[in-house]
Amino acid sequence: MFDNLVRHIQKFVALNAEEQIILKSYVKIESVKKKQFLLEEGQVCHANWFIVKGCLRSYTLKENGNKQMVQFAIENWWLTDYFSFENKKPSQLFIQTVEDCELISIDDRTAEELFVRLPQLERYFRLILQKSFAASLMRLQYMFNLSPEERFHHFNDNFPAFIQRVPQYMLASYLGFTPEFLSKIRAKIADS
Amino acid sequence: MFDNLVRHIQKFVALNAEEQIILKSYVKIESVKKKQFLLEEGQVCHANWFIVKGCLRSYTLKENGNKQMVQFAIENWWLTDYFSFENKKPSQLFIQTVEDCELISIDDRTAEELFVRLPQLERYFRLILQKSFAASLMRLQYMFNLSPEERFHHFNDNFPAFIQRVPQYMLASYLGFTPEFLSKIRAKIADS
DNA sequence: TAAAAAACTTAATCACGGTTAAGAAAATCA
DNA sequence: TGATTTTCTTAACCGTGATTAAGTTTTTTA
Repeated sequence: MFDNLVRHIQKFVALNAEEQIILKSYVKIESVKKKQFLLEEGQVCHANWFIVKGCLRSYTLKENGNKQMVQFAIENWWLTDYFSFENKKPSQLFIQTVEDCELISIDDRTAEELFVRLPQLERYFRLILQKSFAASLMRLQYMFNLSPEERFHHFNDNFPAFIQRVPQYMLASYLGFTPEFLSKIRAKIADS
Repeated sequence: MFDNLVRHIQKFVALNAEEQIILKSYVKIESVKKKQFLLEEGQVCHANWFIVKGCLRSYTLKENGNKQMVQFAIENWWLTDYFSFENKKPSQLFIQTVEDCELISIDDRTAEELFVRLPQLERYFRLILQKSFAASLMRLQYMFNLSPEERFHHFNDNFPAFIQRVPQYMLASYLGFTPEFLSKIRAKIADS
């Protein structure tokens, strides 16, 4: 399990056997059942989770009580609330397992020490964050430049694996429209 | 000029006199007049720009020929196309000065060497990117959870400095609606 | 300082996608 | 396997904000 994380890190920076042992002493490995909460609104987020197996989502509660999907994360992705994590402020987010998960997490209260001991992790997370930021801006572009229907088709074409794994209503929210509208799109596809 | 960058970096990591000299040998300092392009669609983005003075914007061209604002950047912000930067792929973006600018840039073809010589910059950019990513997700939340009118008021309340500096039509695009609709909002405010 | 370009405003029309509500299908649990 | 919850579908109605087009104001340039 831990090896998955090591392999992922090694795609970006070197990490020898000794360093792997150091890393291991700083992380927490856990199995979490489907629909469990890792973080709830109002709590300060102290962890950054790496997904070895499974699927996480983060969402906010809107004024009308609906859930607005913020992010999905699957194998080999990190998920946290960086805003809460960084400022030690209560989070606006819920982070929840969508499937049974195998997770590895780093606690921000020991992360600094870990970064001092394994400075190459600064680089690793810099590169991870660079990708995350680019992806987030790309998603904003889709929001701006594509219609809801086009966004669905785009997502469908580019991330078919997701379509199988997450309920349609979560996907609709993630793409910025209602489940009812998604049904409309799907009915249109079935017609043709 | 260069000192502004040093001061900004020192908010996050240490940088002694000797290291400052190393850094200086890797950056390019330039003055750029208003409305000049730093990057145009189709070019590979090789620089990351730090704004000492002035304002930059990045935008994409939509199918209908309209410009979709992606980001604004003012003093002490970095701007680049990380996607193009990282993958050495042609950019979808235009990056343009909105005002006369004083800029400092790092070229990605020498950046690796710089990071080796000043590893604390890995940390600096990690922290910058963490903030950028958090801000980008926050902006997505505003897109999802607020109406166009609410987005305008929110922006108005939280970033009044921007309102003075950028043309309304750029702001409208940044917030995801038309200049015509922004006029409608402003007329409504004037009424009350 | 006049001419041209850029930026902003107004108003009529209209389409996309939200809301509401009820029901059907699928998955989960006892 | 039946009961319950979760997820998805259908359809009628409606409102927000886009589109279009013309005109006005402000800024820039020669």
